[in-house]
Amino acid sequence: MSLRHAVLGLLVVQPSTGYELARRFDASLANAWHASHSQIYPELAKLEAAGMVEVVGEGARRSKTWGATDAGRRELRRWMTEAEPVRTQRNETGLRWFLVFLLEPAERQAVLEREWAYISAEARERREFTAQLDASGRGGAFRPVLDLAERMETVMIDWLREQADAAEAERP
Amino acid sequence: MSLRHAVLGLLVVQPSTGYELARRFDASLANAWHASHSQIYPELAKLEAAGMVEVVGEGARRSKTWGATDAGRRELRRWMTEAEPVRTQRNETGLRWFLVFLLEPAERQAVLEREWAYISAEARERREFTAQLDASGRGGAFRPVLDLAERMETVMIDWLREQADAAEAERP
DNA sequence: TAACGCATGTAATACGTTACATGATTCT
DNA sequence: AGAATCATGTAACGTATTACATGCGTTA
Repeated sequence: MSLRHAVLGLLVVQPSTGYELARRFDASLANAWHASHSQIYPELAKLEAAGMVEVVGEGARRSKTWGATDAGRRELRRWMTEAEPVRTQRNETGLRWFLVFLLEPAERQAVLEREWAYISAEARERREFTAQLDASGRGGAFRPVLDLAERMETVMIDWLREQADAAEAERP
Repeated sequence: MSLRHAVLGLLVVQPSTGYELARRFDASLANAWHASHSQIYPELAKLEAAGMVEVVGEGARRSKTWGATDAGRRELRRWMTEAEPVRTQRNETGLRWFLVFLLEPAERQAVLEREWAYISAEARERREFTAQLDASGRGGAFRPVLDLAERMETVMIDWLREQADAAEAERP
């Protein structure tokens, strides 16, 4: 049940409305977790009932800003330090990359080029995001995670380029 | 609906029983997709009804070996070349690594050391698997994917080591 | 004033996990 | 003979997606 801990974690980093959480899932947490608003609002209600989040402000359009309570922080800490990590993943991109070697060279090349373009664009966005964060002085704690993302992207981009070139060379 | 394509893909690589598929999901596909037998058997039944897989052999303990039909291969190819990739991921490990920077240095170090040990062990197993495959001459098409896994593991292991050391240095 | 983006919620359906259930074959 | 592993299936429950529904505030 990681949705709970993802929400709790995002709220510890920064109090947000449910709507903002939905966007933050796709921004900072895009390659770790995803949740849409129809899942977030009920989860916030459950977390409130469990005393782990609370409304810390109300704004325009009857919006509520949520923050984590001490109980919520304790639960998040317990989960990170004591709970057995669940290692099962679901990553359609990884599945495609595994299976792309079943395709003929021409089609394989096309798919690999598309993936290369996608990851390159993602890396570009991430670099902009990092630059913004650094400029605003709020880089802080999450700088290491962005650095990891950069290194992984570099590996993926290089690999996709190599495999696309190899597929091209194989074409009859 | 990627379970369908994961099953189809595994069966194109190698015809298998439902039981074998469950193990192959956790072996070759562990960091891309997971499915347990209670999901696999019904999916095989649906794929058979759709004419995409067929029984290609029966063995001991009333086991059935399934293989992909031409229609199944076509559907897999269509999915890879034409279907819009779904990029949403769910990766609890990634979520933990993102949130670990909320912890105090001592606890953070402990979590990072545990993760380092886990990924190192995973890398060791993958290397053994690769060596076996190479020795049996069946390395072939999937060698590139194993190479990508190796590079990613290297990046993760180095990063975890650096962050664990940094956390240790921060301890009061 | 119309369109767009912010903001919150629920309902129906699909997907995934855990638990239950059974039986065959191999190994000790 | 008993335990372990192979092998297949279903049922109940929990999680996630898609579709439906509504209203506020800003901007063109």
